[in-house]
Amino acid sequence: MSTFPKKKKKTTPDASETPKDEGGFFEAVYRVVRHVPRGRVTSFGAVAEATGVRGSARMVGWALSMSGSVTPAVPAHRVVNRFGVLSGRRHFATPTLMQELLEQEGVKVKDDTVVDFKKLFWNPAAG
DNA sequence: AATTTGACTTACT
DNA sequence: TAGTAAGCCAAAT
Repeated sequence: MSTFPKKKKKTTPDASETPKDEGGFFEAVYRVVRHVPRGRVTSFGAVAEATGVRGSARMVGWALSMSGSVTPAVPAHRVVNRFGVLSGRRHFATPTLMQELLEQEGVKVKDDTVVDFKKLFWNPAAG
């Protein structure tokens, strides 16, 4: 980081709303990600929107970070950023695992980026 | 207890 | 057209 605001101002911590987690925001994300068909990929924003939270794409990634601790084994390797880049590859057991998994499913990955991402993109809201 | 960072994205300048 | 700013909510420092 080179250019960024010195003061972060974390708004008001009045987020005590706790809108029915309905099993948890995590499960919601996991459920959507699990809906991603094999050989297909999606983006954080798409999942976030499908979950009901638009703009909280960061939370999706954060939830997926602990996807390795869930039982149904969420295919987090099918979730990439909106550029099709395997941004979360370093969070896997091995930095190459994500690419390996994608290639095993038939998804070509070049330079940590999904080839034909736009073509392989799967919209959870359309599922 | 406060500040920064983070598997991101949209919008404005 | 490109670059900068802000927004998201939670964890880690």
